[in-house]
Amino acid sequence: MPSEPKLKPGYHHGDLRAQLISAVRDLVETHGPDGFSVAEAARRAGVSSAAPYKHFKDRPELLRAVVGEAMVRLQSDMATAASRYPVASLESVAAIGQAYVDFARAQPGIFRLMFSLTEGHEDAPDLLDKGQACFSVVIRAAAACLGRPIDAPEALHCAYILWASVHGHSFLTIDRKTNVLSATIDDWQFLMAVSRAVLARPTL
Amino acid sequence: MPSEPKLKPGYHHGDLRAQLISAVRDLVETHGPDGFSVAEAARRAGVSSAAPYKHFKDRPELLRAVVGEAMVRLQSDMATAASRYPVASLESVAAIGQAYVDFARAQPGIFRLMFSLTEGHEDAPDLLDKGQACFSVVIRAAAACLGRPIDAPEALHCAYILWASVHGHSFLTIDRKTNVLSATIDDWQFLMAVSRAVLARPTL
DNA sequence: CTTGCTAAGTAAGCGATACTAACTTTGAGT
DNA sequence: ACTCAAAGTTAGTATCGCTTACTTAGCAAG
Repeated sequence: MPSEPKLKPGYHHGDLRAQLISAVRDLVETHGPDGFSVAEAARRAGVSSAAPYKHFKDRPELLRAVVGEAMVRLQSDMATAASRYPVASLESVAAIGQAYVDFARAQPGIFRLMFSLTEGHEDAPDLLDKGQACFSVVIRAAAACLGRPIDAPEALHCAYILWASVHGHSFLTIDRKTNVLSATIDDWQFLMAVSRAVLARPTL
Repeated sequence: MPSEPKLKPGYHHGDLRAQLISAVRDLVETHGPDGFSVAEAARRAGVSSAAPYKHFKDRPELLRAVVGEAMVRLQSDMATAASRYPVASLESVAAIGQAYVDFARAQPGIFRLMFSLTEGHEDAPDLLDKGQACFSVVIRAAAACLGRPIDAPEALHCAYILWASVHGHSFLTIDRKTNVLSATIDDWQFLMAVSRAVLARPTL
């Protein structure tokens, strides 16, 4: 356990908000996206079941905080993955996709949460921003590959197709739908195939 | 309301199981995938809150029944969509995808449920079968396009890429992630592009 | 140092939920 | 006509989300 602050074990331990988020993260991963409760998170943080409501208006707001934090991590993962390959290379695009799939596989609970939140919490503006930030990583890489400016509609369109494909693959993977197939799907092969199909000039 | 049986309004109305499933379907669509309760479903069916447990072991089992029924509908939708185009045509493949997207858009709640059930209810064998049945519609169409037998690994692989792309697009659509993009994505254009990329022999 | 204010905790309680247990009604088969 | 099981019922438990009212702790001003 890397540096759990836990400064003050007294009445105010000053760290509750962060500890709640971390507790929820654990619970979501171990008991599924709906397998957590505010009460259980509070229990794990060692506080009463009413304490969380001093930091979060309600259950959804706590969830949103967890998701927001996860989106930042995802964006960071994707960006660093891309940076390991030359700009404008198909590999850099595939690497972004690989980071996406890896994230989903490593943290399927939170990954699911990120995309089941949309209904109800219609537009939490900070979440929209963080989502945009993630997508813009893809747009940048795609535009570079195409040799177009990042605001070219063509780049946007290609980036969307890439995103949809990788997103679908990620979900099917964590849903174990790939087990249905006798043949396993190799991530990198899939990602390079899609990147090529979408971004490469026709064979040449 | 098309032919609600409601044969017997007495103690045993003999239709409860079906009515519960239908009630849950409504609730899931109107209040989101988690916005339903066994109690509310029972209330809508006009029975006590304990009655459902005579037909379903627990909440998850009720959910599984709803999802199973939905999967049958989805498979049927896809098959009839494909049948409207010549066998081995790209259009028939795109039409299957269109049916998939339409289903997701028309019933996003149940669509989400279908793919959030996997964790916990690990392997409900009938659900696996129904899922397989859906996927085999895609495999058949893809194999026909490729001119290969339906058990060719190549057909399976192509079908998977198609599925992943369409699945991803469907989810991003109902998540309103497409609103983030200024440019709207046209389903059919997307579907034909993907089908061509995956199935068409290089250019000609 | 004391005084007070506020952020952050507690305990207690409400209404709703998932589910169980024990009882009752109904209808179908012999 | 009798039996018995299927399919309802009521009543009850434990948990959860959330609110209310109270308490504690730390900080800032006089």
